[in-house]
Amino acid sequence: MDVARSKVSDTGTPVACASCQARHGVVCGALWSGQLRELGRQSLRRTVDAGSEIIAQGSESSFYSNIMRGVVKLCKVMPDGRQQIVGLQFAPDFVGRPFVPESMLSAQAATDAEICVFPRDLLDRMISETPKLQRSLYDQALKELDAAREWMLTLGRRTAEEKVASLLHLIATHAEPQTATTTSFDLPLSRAEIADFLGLTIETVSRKLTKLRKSDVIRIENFRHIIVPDMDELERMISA
Amino acid sequence: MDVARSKVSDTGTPVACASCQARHGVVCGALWSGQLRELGRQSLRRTVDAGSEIIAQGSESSFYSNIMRGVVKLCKVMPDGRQQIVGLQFAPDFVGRPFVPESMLSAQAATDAEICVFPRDLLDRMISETPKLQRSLYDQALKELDAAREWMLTLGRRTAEEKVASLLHLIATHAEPQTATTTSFDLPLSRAEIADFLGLTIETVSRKLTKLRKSDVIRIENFRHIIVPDMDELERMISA
DNA sequence: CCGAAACTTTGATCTGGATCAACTCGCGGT
DNA sequence: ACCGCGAGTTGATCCAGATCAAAGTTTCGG
Repeated sequence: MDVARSKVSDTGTPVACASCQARHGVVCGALWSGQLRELGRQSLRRTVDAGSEIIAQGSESSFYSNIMRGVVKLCKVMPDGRQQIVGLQFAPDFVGRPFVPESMLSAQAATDAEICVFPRDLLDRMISETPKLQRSLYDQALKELDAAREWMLTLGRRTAEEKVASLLHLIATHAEPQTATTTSFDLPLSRAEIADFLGLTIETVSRKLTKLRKSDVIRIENFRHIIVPDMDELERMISA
Repeated sequence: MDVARSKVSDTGTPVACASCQARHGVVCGALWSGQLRELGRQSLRRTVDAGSEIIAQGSESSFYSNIMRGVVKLCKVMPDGRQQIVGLQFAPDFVGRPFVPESMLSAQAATDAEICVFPRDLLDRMISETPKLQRSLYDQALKELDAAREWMLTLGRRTAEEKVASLLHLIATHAEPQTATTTSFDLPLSRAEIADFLGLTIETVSRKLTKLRKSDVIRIENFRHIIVPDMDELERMISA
């Protein structure tokens, strides 16, 4: 599904992005009401199914978005088909690469998601005119950079088992803890996607997940649901 | 060598950072003259030897810098000693993590370098007050993020040979081409550092470099100097 | 100029994770 | 209820890159 095209093909009135501010979306939260009204007029709330593409790698996208609900994966694909997920984004993150028209990576919904879509030229202009917005996006970029570098350590120097534990830790971090130590969550990624995030194969991911289950670090229900009885235990697996 | 301490121990007058602007340093290039004079008063030009640490991982650094000459490596170390270089920075890049006092990575001079050092509190204030400066740093952060994600693909999905070719390509990109296709440069990294950048061992780096030499993709003089007769050839090794 | 330490290369062997190959499970459609 | 299919697991084998070991090469202090 091409979100950019969908705006054109939609015949109804564009839906104002009124709830962005309430949800503290990275973009809307930084705007004053006049700008917000203008952005609302130009923007469109969309529900995207898991697996559908929001931005295609190598394409010129004229839209940015805010994630309102769900998980978006950022992915790079090589000509021969090898691929690497280079980031996961959660609500209320901003999705897009300001100031560069052609996207060097694809953004796809990992789960069903709701996003707020708006024109890139409008936002690029707003960034330059609104230091508060620029700061908000700068802050997100710095956080993404921290995360990317942490993940480079994982990709380059951790073992397969540590990689899988790192992924579980990353996702657990974005789910609220049930108790002080216990956390449970649904994996937003399939085994194949986990493999592409960790630089492993499906089989290795499956084996290491089984190993973590058998050593009681996690419980797995229905493939997708993970229960971590003791987050400290999981964290111990990651470093030394 | 601790740059932060060096300012305190220096007894002479701080050297104004007048040449930053001329060199289009990321920070100084975005300031108006009054701010530049203030920054010059508070800043210090320093020569750092290859291998010396500019910022230590886990420490609270009260300084940022601009690279004026040389190469700086950003490195993450695990408690058990495994380490990963997560970025290389060249003049006139800015070095530091705005808005977070404790550094989650170390910055070390990879080659002898000249840097312009200035207090973090002053610069954090200037960023908030100067949209042009914020924009300049935001642009650099976005570029670093692009580079980090490209490198994640390299770490996760490329073979050892492709990794070594990717490194040569990255460094060649920062040296001016001698002719349309030929490029030559000095490696700013030892074999051990290359290994830590690529998530490999020293031995594998050495073997793959030898292989590239024997297949005439590169020539190597004195371990450190690389000649790439045909950059297109090198690029072909990276993708498919 | 000499010698030691650090860095690099090369060779032999080992192993973690990839690859190839069944098999199982759960789910949606008829 | 049955079938068919995609997703996940498990087992057997293979291999790219790690590890262990031993030479070169370069640099630099004395």
